[in-house]
Amino acid sequence: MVKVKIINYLKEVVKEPVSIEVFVPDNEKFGHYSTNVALKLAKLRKQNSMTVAEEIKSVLSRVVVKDFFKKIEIAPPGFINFWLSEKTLQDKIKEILKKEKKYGQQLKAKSSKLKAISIEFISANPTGPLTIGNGRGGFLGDALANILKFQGNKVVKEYYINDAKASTQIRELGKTAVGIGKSYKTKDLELKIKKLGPKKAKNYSDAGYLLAKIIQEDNKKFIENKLKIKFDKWFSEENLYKSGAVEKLLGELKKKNLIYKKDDAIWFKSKQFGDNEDRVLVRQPRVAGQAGEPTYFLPDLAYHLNKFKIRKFNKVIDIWGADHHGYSPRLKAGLKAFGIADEKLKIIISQLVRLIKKGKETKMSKRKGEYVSLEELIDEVGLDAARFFFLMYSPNTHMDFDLDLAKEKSLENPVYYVQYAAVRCDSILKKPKFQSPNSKQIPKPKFQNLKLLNTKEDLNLIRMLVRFPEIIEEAAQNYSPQILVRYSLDLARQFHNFYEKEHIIADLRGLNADQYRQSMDFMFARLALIQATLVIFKNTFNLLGITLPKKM
RNA sequence: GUCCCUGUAGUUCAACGGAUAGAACGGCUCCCUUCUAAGGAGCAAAUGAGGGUUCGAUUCCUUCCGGGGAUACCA
Repeated sequence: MVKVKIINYLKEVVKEPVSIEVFVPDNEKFGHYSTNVALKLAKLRKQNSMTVAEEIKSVLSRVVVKDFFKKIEIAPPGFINFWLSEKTLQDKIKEILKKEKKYGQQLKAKSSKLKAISIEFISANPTGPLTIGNGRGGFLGDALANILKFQGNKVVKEYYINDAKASTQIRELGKTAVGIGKSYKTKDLELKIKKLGPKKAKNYSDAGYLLAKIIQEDNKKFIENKLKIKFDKWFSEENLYKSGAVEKLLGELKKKNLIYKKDDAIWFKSKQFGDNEDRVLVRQPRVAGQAGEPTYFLPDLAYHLNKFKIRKFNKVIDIWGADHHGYSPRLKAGLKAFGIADEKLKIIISQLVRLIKKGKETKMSKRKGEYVSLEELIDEVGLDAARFFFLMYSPNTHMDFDLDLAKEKSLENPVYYVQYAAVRCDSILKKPKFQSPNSKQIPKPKFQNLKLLNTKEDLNLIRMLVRFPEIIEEAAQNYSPQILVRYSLDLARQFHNFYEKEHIIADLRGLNADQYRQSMDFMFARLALIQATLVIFKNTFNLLGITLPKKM
């Protein structure tokens, strides 16, 4: 990685304990890469920052491999700016084409145990179809899992099915199933109830459980076939009861003296572990004399303990909708009671999506059945567009999804812009002219010609390609797939720009032998560049989970 | 009340504390004898308000004014 290389060079020069940051400046006149380390050092040493920068620069030139940089400049108030040499850039094409799918991948040392990460997302209630909010979290989780895997982590994607018979929502669903529920029934739900048939369930909870199973099966099919998201693990809440994990947890908490009884309910002393108040684990019995039912919290804590203690994940990521954020101190308190550090659980909150229809907000209401389901959305705008659109924005964004716009302007969607760039690469490479007479294959690039790639457009495009591994790392570290999406747009722009100005196919007619050879060499060099660009597009698309169309 | 997000061009969104705040859509000009114009070049257009920290603040702290969400023995 170019950036890492620069950082390492700086580390040889700067011995003080300052964090060395290298970044790509917005403006090209400040270099291909830049560092502010002199500014930080100046503060530490209480010296003039320009003097420090000057000093670092002069020592650096002794450390750096010859021809790695084209030039190094210092700029007020003390930035050090780097320009990569043409050779450094050209050589990268070779690396990209050699590594192909593996370019940008972090290969962890085999000996070191792989970091196992659990990432849980969607986990929609099995009481109805998936919402648009589920989609946002779903795409986010899926892309993030891909990125973390690419970074050399072992990743398990999982889905928690909230199907506990003991839960209120399942009992309510059961009431609906037998026709006494007061909740609104969509046509879809009516059909499912019919499918359930006249099977005599013992009670509402059982009826609800059976109906939830049917709904869940449909949701699963939808997720796998339409969202194209493959989970590694489907984890049932009800199983935590059946296996005795819930009961066992209650026993352990009792042993630790962390629960008490109040108002006939059982409470967890979560306040001891940083929560605002203590929380109920087992409700007051609905019928006097009977046992109370656990709240969602108890099995969920058992579930997370299962991830940490039984399956021994080093890191657990949960993706939740914003409406659940208040729940996190409670869960973290519960984990802390078992000695699990805060930073082991990363909760990503994705903000709610506002649906705009005809300029007005459409409230998503399950009860009234007024909401637009994720399925409808995908049917209207397509999977690639939907994925790209959701992934484009930071999870913190309270995004507005304009349905009319998404529908009408689907061709204006940025995903097409990016896909079009990749398709252009692909179609150039498939031009018959490039195929050697007796082969359908794209000719192997000739690396010795790469030095011919020296126009401004060539080099700008290569510079963008070279950033790919850096972008992946940044996206992984910040759990932010949107960084990769933004990059894909930048890359596409750079490519379209290149395409407009530079020709790849040479006109070979009427050339003498020398000219012919020159043109061919040049063409092969450009061909290699296009191949490398396509490699980066493909890698990006794979991580984001969008397709590369054959043609557009 | 308390807690979590959030306030940036007309609109939807970017910007590890960095240099001249970026895109896209919309608006206005140009560019198809050239590998797909689903493209390219250009113009106009923005940090809610006030303090503070810093060489440097959209970013951090603070007050105020907006918007969304949470404050359940729902999940």
